[in-house]
Amino acid sequence: MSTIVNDNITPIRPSEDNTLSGRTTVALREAIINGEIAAGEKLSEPRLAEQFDVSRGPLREAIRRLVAMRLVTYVPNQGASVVTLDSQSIIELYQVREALEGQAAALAAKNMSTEDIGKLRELLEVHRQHHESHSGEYMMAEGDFDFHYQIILGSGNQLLVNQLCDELYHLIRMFRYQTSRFKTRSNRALIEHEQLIYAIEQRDSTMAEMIMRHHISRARLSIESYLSESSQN
Amino acid sequence: MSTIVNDNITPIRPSEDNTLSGRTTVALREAIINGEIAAGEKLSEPRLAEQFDVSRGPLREAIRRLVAMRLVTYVPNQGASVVTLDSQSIIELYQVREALEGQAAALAAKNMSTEDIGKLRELLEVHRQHHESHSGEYMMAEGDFDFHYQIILGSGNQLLVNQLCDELYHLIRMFRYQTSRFKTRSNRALIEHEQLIYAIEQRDSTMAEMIMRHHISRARLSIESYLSESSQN
DNA sequence: GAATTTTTTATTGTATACAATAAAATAGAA
DNA sequence: TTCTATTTTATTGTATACAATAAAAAATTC
Repeated sequence: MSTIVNDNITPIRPSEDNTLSGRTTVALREAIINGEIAAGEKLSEPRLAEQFDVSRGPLREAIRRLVAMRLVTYVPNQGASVVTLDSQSIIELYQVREALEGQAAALAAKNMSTEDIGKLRELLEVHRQHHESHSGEYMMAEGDFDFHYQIILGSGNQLLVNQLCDELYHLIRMFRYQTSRFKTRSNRALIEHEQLIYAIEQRDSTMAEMIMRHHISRARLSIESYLSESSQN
Repeated sequence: MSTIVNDNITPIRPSEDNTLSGRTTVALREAIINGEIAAGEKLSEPRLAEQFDVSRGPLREAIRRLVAMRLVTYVPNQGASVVTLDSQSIIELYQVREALEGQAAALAAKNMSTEDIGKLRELLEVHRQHHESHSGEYMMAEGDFDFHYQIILGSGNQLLVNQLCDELYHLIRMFRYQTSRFKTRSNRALIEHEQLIYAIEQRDSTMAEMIMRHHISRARLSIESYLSESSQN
């Protein structure tokens, strides 16, 4: 009954199209994110076309879509390469996240249905229980992911959703994959998520934005200090 | 001498590549922005290919790039159409601008060289004089544009620059073109720009962000009220 | 006559072939 | 030997041709 009205909050994610080009995009994207194709590696069209068993047309299209997602850089007449996430670009990514997800949290506080806020709280409880029983850390990276994802969807701003969920989040996934050794300070993340839900429940958009920005800002700072310690890169 | 060091502030914008595909992208983009191809219109590949005197390959590629810029929507097996900027999507656009340009202003306060801040002030003076002598309004839209552009570049965050200058700003241009009748409340814009420069000169990133967000937020609100008055759309 | 099905047409998706550019390798000169 | 210049090779850019899907038109059924 009310599930129809609810559709604007958890919209059907535009399920990747079923064309060869679309499927190749997903395959190539995942290969890049999980490191099968290494950072910085050149994307040779003939080689990849054979590897994915498609002609160069769909493959080129896939590459161009990944360029739009910033997973791939491209120079005319020279071709495409997998991005190299140096410390500078990671910091930049988190600065943009802070701005966009802060805005998302503010809008979520205004626009999220009470029903969806309830679901968000359930999600948090699942994460909390998992943390207690499994002594933390493991699933938390993905858990953090889900949580942020739902809030972004809850903003009701489709442009924001596209920018974050369809584009930048793949970059974040790639970074996470490369640095899976990262401790996800899950205790504190849970507390901050709790605070965030409370602010949203109170419909306090200013507070929600502050908490979210603080949450992401702290993550950025911990990454910065980590990257400067292991002062490679 | 010091001009070389300065390059990170006003980076050479990635001059559009000189391939057929790149030139077609620019041509198609401008045709869409200035309304030669109307909002909502279907982009027929065979027709446009003939019109721009290229084969379908480069044209398809141009379309895909414009999809990434959000000037064009695309449904698999059905083709591409020019976006229709309804009031909802314009509001969403300004909400995203507020977040991103707010962050840009904060970063500019931290990172902009004193030299570039000086140039920014010169730019403001040109606008002010133009406003006084020509009794306002005319060049201000473009002036506002330049000003924001320089601040975004001054942030030193390349991701932010790409997102705003290479993508969203074309959407804004399109919207401006469609509603050129808009009064650009130039008096107040000048004052707010003045405040913004002052905050940046003081290296007060918090204040710079607040002013920028307020500046854009006001623009959004004035657009919202305008759009609800002429309650078409 | 309206609605549904079938057929036709056109458009998008994909593959192949050729042209233009850049990278690599070789040959030559200092 | 090292640097430069030339040739070769390979890759990217573009055009054309065919296949698959969707839209439009025509025919059939109720």
